Amino acid sequence: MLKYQQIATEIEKYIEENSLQQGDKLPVIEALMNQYEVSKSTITKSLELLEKKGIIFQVRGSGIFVRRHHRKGYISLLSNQGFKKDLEDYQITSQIIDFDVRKPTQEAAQSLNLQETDEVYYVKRVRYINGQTLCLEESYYHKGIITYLNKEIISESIFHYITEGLGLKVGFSDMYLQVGKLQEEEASLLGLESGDPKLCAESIFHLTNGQPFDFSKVTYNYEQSQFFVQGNSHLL
Amino acid sequence: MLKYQQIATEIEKYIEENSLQQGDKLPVIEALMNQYEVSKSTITKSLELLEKKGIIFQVRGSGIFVRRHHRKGYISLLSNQGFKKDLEDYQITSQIIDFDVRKPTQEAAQSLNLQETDEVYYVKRVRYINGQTLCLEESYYHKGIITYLNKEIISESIFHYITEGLGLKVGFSDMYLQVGKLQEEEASLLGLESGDPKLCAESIFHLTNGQPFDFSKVTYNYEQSQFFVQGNSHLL
DNA sequence: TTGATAAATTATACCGATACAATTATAATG
DNA sequence: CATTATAATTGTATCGGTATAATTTATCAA
Repeated sequence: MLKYQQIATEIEKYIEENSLQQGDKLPVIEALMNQYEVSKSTITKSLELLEKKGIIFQVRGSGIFVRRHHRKGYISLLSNQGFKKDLEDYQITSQIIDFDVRKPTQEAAQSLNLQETDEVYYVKRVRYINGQTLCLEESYYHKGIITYLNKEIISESIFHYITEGLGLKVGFSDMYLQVGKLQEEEASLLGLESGDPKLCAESIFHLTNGQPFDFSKVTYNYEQSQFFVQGNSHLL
Repeated sequence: MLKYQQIATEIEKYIEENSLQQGDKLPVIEALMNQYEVSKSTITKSLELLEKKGIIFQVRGSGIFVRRHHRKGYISLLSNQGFKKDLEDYQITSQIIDFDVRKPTQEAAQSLNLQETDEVYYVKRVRYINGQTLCLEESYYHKGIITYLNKEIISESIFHYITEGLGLKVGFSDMYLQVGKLQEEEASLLGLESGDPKLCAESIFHLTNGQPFDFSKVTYNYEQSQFFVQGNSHLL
């Protein structure tokens, strides 16, 4: 693990352990430099990382402060590693509806930079959180990249397999959201009524080298899912 | 404007003008250093910015590449300056339903770090996009920070007034999303049916110094609103 | 041709230093 | 006491450099 990541982790732990609250001040950069015995630039990078994660904010001329803790039980739309409902005291399980090798839909092919004649792993499953249906998930995996899948793997965490088992590195993702009404089939799989609200999320996941390897359409059970996202105006 | 921002803008323009596509390679850092006559660190910061904005991605040992252009017509959930449907050929108007000074709800008070006995500007309006109802918006503005508002201002862009008129600097925001069914009143204001799907977004906007100044609840017309968000796994 | 090995390319981590800008604390002033 | 001017604090921008890790290209051996 890199120095700046390590330090970021330790600062985060420090905030946690001393249960610092919104607006509480952290030691100044100079102090952190001495404490961790690294240069200013390294501390700065650590703080940048913590800022991106929404843990702290910095005010020039003033100091480094802890940001408001966000509400618990929300799914982050930013960290793209599958589900990460905060503090994993949630039990996520899944039931496989469908699993095979097939030709991608036009949409999937385009998202994965494939021809419609190429093949993909197709996985359709319902995911449960503490026994409640959480979502219906249809995924298309680039077979040239995700070279092997089986039922055991897709019953567990596919992302864990991709990173640990295959040694691939997940990079960035694009996600498109829209709200609509549940179709007959979706409703029955989710245990809801046809016409009930749904949140549909289409995601394209890429490796660090930019290759798209997973196109997924997730239909959420509106009763079980809440999301959060941290914005930042210095993007424009 | 700072050097690294300026350069980021120019690189973005370069991509646009030469209509570079997904995966196309940009000049290497060394070349960019020479072209813009700045140090490596400055180029690096420009590229970091473009990466955060989802314009490019970098691969160590390989180069700098342009990222897939995202779909048009989607509202970004990351840049927190009100609405920014891509490429503003959209006409956004609004109708004021309610506007006064009042005590905040408990939720609003807590979000704005106020007592329930403090006062806030309350604004309720329906916003339209090209004539169609886009959303219903209820906002609470910290009266100690947003010291003055009137009907003219809230008919236009409040954020523009806050930054230009009041000279305040918007920093970060927290946003919580959930899906549900429209109430009677919401539906009538949005021109939809009671029980139709809704996406409800609660946001807290802060100044760069960390002060929360705006708590807003936005109920979107599901027929008119699509969203996108760019994730990044090096957040963890 | 294939496959392994080495070299070159290229982004990233880290160091240290100077100048600058925003904020906050202090002192001076009326 | 309030207001203003000044100084100290503190994060940010920029420079420039060395070392490292991932990838690609070139080289060589089988």
